[in-house]
Amino acid sequence: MPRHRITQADVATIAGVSQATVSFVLNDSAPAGVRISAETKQRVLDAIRITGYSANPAAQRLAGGLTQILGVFTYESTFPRSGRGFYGNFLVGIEHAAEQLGVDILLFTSARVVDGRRQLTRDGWQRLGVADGCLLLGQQEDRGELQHLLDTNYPFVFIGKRGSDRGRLPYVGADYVSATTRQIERLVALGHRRIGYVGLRGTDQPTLDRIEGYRLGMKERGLTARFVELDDVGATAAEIVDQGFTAILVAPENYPDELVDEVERRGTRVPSDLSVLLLGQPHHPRPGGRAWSGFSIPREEMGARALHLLSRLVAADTSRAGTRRPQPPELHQMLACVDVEGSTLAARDGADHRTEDA
Amino acid sequence: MPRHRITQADVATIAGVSQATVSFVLNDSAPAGVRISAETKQRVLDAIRITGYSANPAAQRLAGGLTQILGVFTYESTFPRSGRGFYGNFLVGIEHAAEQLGVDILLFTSARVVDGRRQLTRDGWQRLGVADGCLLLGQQEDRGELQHLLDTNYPFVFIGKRGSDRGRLPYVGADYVSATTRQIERLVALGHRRIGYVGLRGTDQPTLDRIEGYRLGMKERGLTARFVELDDVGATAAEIVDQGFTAILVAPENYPDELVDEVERRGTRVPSDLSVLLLGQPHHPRPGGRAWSGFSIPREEMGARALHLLSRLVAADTSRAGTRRPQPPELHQMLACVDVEGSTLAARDGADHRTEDA
DNA sequence: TCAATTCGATAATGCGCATTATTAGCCCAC
DNA sequence: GTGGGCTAATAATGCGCATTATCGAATTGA
Repeated sequence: MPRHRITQADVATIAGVSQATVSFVLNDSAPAGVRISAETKQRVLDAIRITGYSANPAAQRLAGGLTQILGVFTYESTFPRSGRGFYGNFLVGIEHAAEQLGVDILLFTSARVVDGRRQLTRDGWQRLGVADGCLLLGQQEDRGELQHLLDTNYPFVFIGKRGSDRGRLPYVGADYVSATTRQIERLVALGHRRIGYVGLRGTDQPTLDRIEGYRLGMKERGLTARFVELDDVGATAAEIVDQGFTAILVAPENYPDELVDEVERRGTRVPSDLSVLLLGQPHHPRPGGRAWSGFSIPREEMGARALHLLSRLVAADTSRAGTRRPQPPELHQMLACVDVEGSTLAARDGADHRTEDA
Repeated sequence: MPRHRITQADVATIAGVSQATVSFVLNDSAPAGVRISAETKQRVLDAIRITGYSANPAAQRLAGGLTQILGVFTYESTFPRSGRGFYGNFLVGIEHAAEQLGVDILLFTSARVVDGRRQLTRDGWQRLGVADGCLLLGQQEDRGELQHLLDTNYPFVFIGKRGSDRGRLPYVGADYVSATTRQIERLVALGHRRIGYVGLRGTDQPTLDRIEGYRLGMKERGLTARFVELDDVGATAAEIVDQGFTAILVAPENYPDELVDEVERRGTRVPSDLSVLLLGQPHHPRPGGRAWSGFSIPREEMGARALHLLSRLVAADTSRAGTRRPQPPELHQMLACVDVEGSTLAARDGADHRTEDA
């Protein structure tokens, strides 16, 4: 019952000073005209040590300070889809950055999931407040919610490029376009000409960018872009074999393991007959599965950079009018993807494939 | 400058009522003797909708409520060691449980890392307060810190069995002992007799339990326990081959991939000549690496169960003396590990191995 | 010697909310 | 017509901290 957390007032009593004095000592601040003697300061510090006092963050926050907590909100619930693989790597980077910055990370897991996506509204809003700012990840953002964020001037940063609302939404993204183009360079350098793109067309930014990168890369080399877009893995595999590709680019969400299994069942060996480049890390890596060639998204770095950006936004946001505002941070950051060696890329064997038409 | 979050007072003004009334409507509570008419209630709700009001959690917490935030503190920094693999799976379970419970998760990433482990003291304490309770994971707990936790009656739960301080420390652990014993049953059933244990002896609970399980299992079958404990992978492999084991149990932190590579380089095939059972998931899984047989720790479930337990502790902790206390939760929970099929286990081929002496 | 200044601190206030105590009006019974 | 009970709300308080305004005593300066 008498569980009463020790407060500054308690410390003050023990040290024989006022609560305000304790606060001053703790914050090591001397608001114009306030002086604390070394001796008094020591007494307060002793009292703090003896009592094991620790500040109540809620009170700190309420009294106008920052919580040193940064939030992470994921639109898609982590579970139905890709287990942890997807957000996990971002989180690693985020945690790392958090450690550097000396802040805590609040995962907004409480927002109810509706139609497979978390709602930032209602309950969601209530919770955001504890954090000084928030990282947003996931594709399914909602216009209304975004508008509200902007209206309230709440600091936030997206992980993943945002096409809409140019310039207003801060984000840290991965450069899918040039990474995809680069894969074509790799293939061409190994003698490939007939290069297909396998994947469903979505309206999500990564997909759009991959396709743009593919188009661009093929065009630059004077090659013809060919898309394979089917639901069924078997049918897709058949189509790939039919088309006589010597190499394909595959989006990672398209079950590349199953796909290649099917292709190989049809007598086409990977990579000797067909090189397969994965446009990102596999979503559902199999235990003991393939080592994919292609590129990987620098998720950890993205997470880290995003948190740093957010931190700067928070700082900029709270800097008083009087103080010299720090240089406004760069709102949009694009990170390069890194090529992955893997074992699904080989030189074109040259002989028995359909000649390229371009 | 005038960024002024909307407060209950604002809402009250708009609705033409008092702040208290807004609070009552929001909490849907009618503290003995307080009545709100349906009409008034509606006006308040309208005002809330119009303004987009959301409560300030810091204020809520300060005013005596719970934040619905549960903390997660990891002693070892995630990075130097095993990347994310280690804590990640726990986190998945924790998140899942958090979703069910409708709480947010606070990762205490701010505590400075000293000698490779996070300090819960000083800064650490300051931060704990926002959360209603806290999950602790990692081996390197500090006695003093624990004592403080107990003293302050702050709700917490360990992930991982705790041997010390019997009975006082709530935890959710994995049953390494019987899982290890069970592996021996598996091996014996396949004709193995000469079964070695490979791994450094540590004083951490998992290691102690694995060794106990091994001893127990071998004893039950009347077999002789043999330990291989070397730093060098090559030397360890040589020793394994020398000893003529037909099967070994390997702790996952002992680089099983490298070990088996070395063993096979010496002409011993896995699993035909030597079965290898991993006592837990690999710490550093190789891309395209082996599918290990053995058992796996139900990390996700552990995380989930731990959070549920914590949640109950928090509830028990804050239930008023007047209200009927709920049944006190079971402070110690041991979860069974699940056997993994994998591809490193085979029946003993029977012929050319040293006969077992037992 | 007396005002002016500096030193060393305290009292008071407010952050936004939950909660307790209090009030104001009204209807009914005696 | 007056006290009791009911309805429908408001006023007031405190949570623990940061911050601002204020104050008393000691030390100067002339």
